[in-house]
Amino acid sequence: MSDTIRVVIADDHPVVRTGLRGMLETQTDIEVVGEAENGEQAVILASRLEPDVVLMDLQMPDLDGASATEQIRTRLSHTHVLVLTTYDTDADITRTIGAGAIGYLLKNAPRDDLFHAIRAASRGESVLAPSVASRVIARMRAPGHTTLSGREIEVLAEVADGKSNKEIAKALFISEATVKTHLIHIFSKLEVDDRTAAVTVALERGVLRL
Amino acid sequence: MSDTIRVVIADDHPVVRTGLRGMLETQTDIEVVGEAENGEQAVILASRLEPDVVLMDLQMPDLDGASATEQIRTRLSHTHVLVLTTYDTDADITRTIGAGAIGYLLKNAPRDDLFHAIRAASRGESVLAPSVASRVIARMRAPGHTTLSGREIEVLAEVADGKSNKEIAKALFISEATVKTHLIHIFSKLEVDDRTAAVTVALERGVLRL
DNA sequence: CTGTGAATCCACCGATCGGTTGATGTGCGG
DNA sequence: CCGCACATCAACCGATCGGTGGATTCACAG
Repeated sequence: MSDTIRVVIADDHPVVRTGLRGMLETQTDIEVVGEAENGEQAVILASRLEPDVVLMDLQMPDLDGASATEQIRTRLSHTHVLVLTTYDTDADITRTIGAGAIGYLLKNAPRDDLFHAIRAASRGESVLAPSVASRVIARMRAPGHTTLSGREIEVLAEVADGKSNKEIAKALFISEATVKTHLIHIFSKLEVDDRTAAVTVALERGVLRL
Repeated sequence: MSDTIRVVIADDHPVVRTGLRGMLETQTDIEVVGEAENGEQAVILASRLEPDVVLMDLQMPDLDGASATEQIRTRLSHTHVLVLTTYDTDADITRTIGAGAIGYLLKNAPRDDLFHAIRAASRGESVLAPSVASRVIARMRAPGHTTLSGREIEVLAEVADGKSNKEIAKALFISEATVKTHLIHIFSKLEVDDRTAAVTVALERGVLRL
């Protein structure tokens, strides 16, 4: 069964797909069996080809990498998803690990690291880039206090758009009082004391995206 | 003289370098003569090899793409720099064009666009990605109104830190009234009507940095 | 079953913010 | 020399925000 490791590449940049294919072709035990340029294609391809490993970018059109990872993991137990992206923000990491990714590598990783990671992923072993690993550990050390609830993130996103509490209330179909309650919780979790600082901190930590 | 177009690749991601090299090798009139993984190396390599075109990424360690572009342009009049990056923020575009880049492409560009751009760049012709071109035109159309004054940017940076007008006044050694005046100007220039939206818009446009 | 956390809501208050109007000085370019 | 943009300040007002102190529902885990 472990003849060659069958890999599907999912990345919206043609350059990156070509680069990965070129690198992986140098390895005799790794075979690229398909390429997807968005999350949707990745899910379809993975379902059809049932590869050992999917190399998944995160920022992609149509369906982002995290969602695609989730769908693949629920459909195919054999296929492992190895995230390969540019950024190591907290939000990206937690989302993708939560979605069932087995590893998280950065695109500036040396080629040998990439090969090792693919082989490990094919065996069901976890691989994290060093910077990612340290973030995960830091996350474990800190209690659950730094994580905003889903609703809180929604509220904060509206705040980032510059909306007033009243507008946010209207947009989210809740009362203005509730918006304020959420905001106070957000402030204390983010250790700030006004909405503007909350937005920048959330942006820094990758909780929000522009 | 126009035997083959000699190209140097400058990108910190091994994957991208491999991908570009793989793509360019399929073209008989283009030859990759060197690879740099940061801005410093790019400048040194370009000086030594005097290529026709440098494919330049922007976010790189040690020396960023814009600065490297500037140094190359001041040293070598023959070598044209073609920026190839992921983002099309206003700040990046203006910086690199100002630094002397002849073109600005995005990494998700189709391969043929890339080939055309390299050939055009080697002839000294400008090439802009469609999204970039429209931004440049929009920039031209709008008078000087989109540019914040130095003082206004300072104020906005304090706002982004979550400071109150009073704190900003103290930090910048001006009165609170002045802070408010600056803010009103900022709001109208950025076409928003509160401080939080001003921060996110400024971040989007690259006026501010995290 | 009970407790905890998330999400929802209400009322109140003081502080701050956003916007207006109007004014002064300075430096640069036509 | 005159105008314009920039930077500075003042006083004012209504709207909004931040914070407090509650309260209810619901789901989920212990």
